[in-house]
Amino acid sequence: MVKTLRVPEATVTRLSVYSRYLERLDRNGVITVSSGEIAEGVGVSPAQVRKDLAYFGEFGTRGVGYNVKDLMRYTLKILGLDRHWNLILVGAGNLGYALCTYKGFDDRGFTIVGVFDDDLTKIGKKINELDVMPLEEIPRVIKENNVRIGIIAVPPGGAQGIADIMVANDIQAIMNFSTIALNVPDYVEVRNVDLSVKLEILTFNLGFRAAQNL
Amino acid sequence: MVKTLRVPEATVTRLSVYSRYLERLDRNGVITVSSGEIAEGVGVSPAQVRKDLAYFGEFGTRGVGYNVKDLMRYTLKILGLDRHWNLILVGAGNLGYALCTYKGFDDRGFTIVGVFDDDLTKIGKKINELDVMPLEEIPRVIKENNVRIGIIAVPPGGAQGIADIMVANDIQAIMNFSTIALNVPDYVEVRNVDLSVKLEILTFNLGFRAAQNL
DNA sequence: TAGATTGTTAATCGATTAACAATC
DNA sequence: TAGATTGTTAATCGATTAACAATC
Repeated sequence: MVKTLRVPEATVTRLSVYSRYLERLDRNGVITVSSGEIAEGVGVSPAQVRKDLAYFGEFGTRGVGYNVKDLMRYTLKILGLDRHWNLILVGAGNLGYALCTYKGFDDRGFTIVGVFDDDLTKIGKKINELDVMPLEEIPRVIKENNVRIGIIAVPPGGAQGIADIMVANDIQAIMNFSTIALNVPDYVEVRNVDLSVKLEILTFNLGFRAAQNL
Repeated sequence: MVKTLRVPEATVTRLSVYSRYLERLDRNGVITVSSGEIAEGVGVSPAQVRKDLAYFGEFGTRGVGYNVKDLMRYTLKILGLDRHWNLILVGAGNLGYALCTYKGFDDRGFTIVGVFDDDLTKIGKKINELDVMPLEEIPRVIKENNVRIGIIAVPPGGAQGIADIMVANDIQAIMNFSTIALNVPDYVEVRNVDLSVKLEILTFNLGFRAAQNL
């Protein structure tokens, strides 16, 4: 029986950050790194780093630290980034365009293989080497490219309908940039990226600080 | 003495989501809503909704629920959204362009009043009605528009330098789209928006599920 | 060996959930 | 009044931090 340890989502998030930091160290030719140095570099505590890694195994050497290249590979593997992922994107507005051309996705092995929109004025336009396609093409593109992850970057009103299409075509994970909560079956993973929310945490904090200065 | 209750960041995040849901209810003419209905609408538990609101006061009526318009206004006020916020944005790439034209900011009272880039080929270009300006203009624009929040949407290499300029010009909060950890004084609030991280939570989960199906 | 740093356990801290008295 | 729903307390759950034995 596999020991079924639940990994906190915060740990996964930090793992992603660690892995990117390790890539940077590796590019700079660094061979060995300690939990303290990683912690310093990404802004968490050393104990946190060790605890996070401990969910997945023992990757370091006591008294020495971690081999940068090895730990980089391990963390990438844990995140599922030892392979390529094809994505589809629905919504060819400015945000969709930015996502299509976002270098950060490429760097991590994500490739957007289809862009879709229901706006006739957008269909046929080119983004990178991709033609914006009508929604009817979604099933074909998903099948042909073995796509499991979809990105929704449409206005709130259209988001649920797009989610429904994705679910009907076996998409298993959705990154949702729209500001409404999607209704999908339990087996479909959804993560919302609400660009305003983070700004509003900032304004909340600025307001609270102002209140304290009264 | 003010009771100094620490509000969890998760609560602030949900408050932002509640407020947007309440705006939607209000637009639809809904007068009263219960914690259970809000919970249903945004995907949390009713107790969570009540607990979150309890940090800030008593907004409901027992046996009845909450007045939609009132609660909407309260939540917006708590978030600091009962006023207008001017922002500057550094980085006029595709992501910067998308952020400049992002309707979601506008809807919540955020206005980008200056866009900056150090790339000479971008300076002078127009985004909406804004000219992309050189970095030297940052101090002037911040002062003239009473800007307290900056957005960084530049490649990793340039991000720290931009943060330094922002800090030197009294920016108090930074929304960071670059993938490196910024070094800023404690009094400056930073929130990172890493677009890849959320995708990697998805691939992590897909991988784990696959492992369990073995 | 002495010094350094991991991996892990126990203690602490904080957030969520459940339950229910208050009250409309 | 009876039914509904809040506000709040207590119980639970989970994540972070501290400490240290193991060990290179």
